[in-house]
Amino acid sequence: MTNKRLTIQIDFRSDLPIYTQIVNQVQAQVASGILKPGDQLPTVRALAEELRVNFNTVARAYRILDEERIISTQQGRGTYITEIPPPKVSEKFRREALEELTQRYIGEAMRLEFSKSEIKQMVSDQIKAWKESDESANG
Amino acid sequence: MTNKRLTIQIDFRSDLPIYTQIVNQVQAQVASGILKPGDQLPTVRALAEELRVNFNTVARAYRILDEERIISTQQGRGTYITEIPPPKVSEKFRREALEELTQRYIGEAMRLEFSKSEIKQMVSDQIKAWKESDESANG
DNA sequence: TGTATTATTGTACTAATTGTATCATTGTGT
DNA sequence: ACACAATGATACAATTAGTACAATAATACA
Repeated sequence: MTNKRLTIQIDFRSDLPIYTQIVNQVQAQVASGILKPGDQLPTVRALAEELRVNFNTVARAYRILDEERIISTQQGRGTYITEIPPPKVSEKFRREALEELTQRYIGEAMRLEFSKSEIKQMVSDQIKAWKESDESANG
Repeated sequence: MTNKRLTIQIDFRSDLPIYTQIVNQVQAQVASGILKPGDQLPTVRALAEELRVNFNTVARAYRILDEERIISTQQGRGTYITEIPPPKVSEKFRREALEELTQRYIGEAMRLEFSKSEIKQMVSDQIKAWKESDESANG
């Protein structure tokens, strides 16, 4: 369990800077329990290579997360999820993460000139058709 | 596909201001599909040098296109064509775009361990709360 | 066991690239 | 001369990349 694969998806066209996207997604995964206390995150260089960004960009994200006490970075050792997640990482925050994700989705759908009812219908349909068997990536 | 060469022809004797000519030609190339969503435009300085104009003139054109939601500019990163498809694209293509967008959204939400009902509820709530104030940005 | 060496990891500082904001200059029409 | 719009010049801010460094761990070797 030392090294679980951190799944981060970067949208290089997003309005959000890359380092913000990393922060948000780590926050969300900690909040939702995907990342648990003690889990080691990839090294700044490893994650940077995977995301094809400069390792300083990852380091910046890690520094922000460190300041928020969500992770603990130690020079020469690595980066870990803190043992006592701050109250910020809570159900409230978990909900905020989904809100942000949802707003981004709706915004993009709206720009595609879909109506509200069309969007809701599509979400409903796609959720119904969603295959949970894809969750085999869980460890 | 990072940098396709943007062909803009400026007529310095035209009645139209340079920035208007840039706006018009980008609009036309987006409408005709020459420029596609996600394409990165030249930097304000690069295009300015190519056209032998001041980069603020290009920046002005980009700002207008940004306000029209045709492009998205991000300080420190660059300028991209937004995900608005040209109106002439078929309904089928439009629907496929929404499907893909929706699946990606649901996938991310599921990865954060939100339940199907939570997701549907959130979409419903956020759509209800969605601000139409975007429409007031028309000028 | 102890110590030197090397590798790995995060940090700090700086540079480069990008768009933004503000004001000055130029040109045109009245 | 004046008013206004278009363009240019300059300084700024945000993001990302480059380079060198420091702390820790792992290894080699006496």
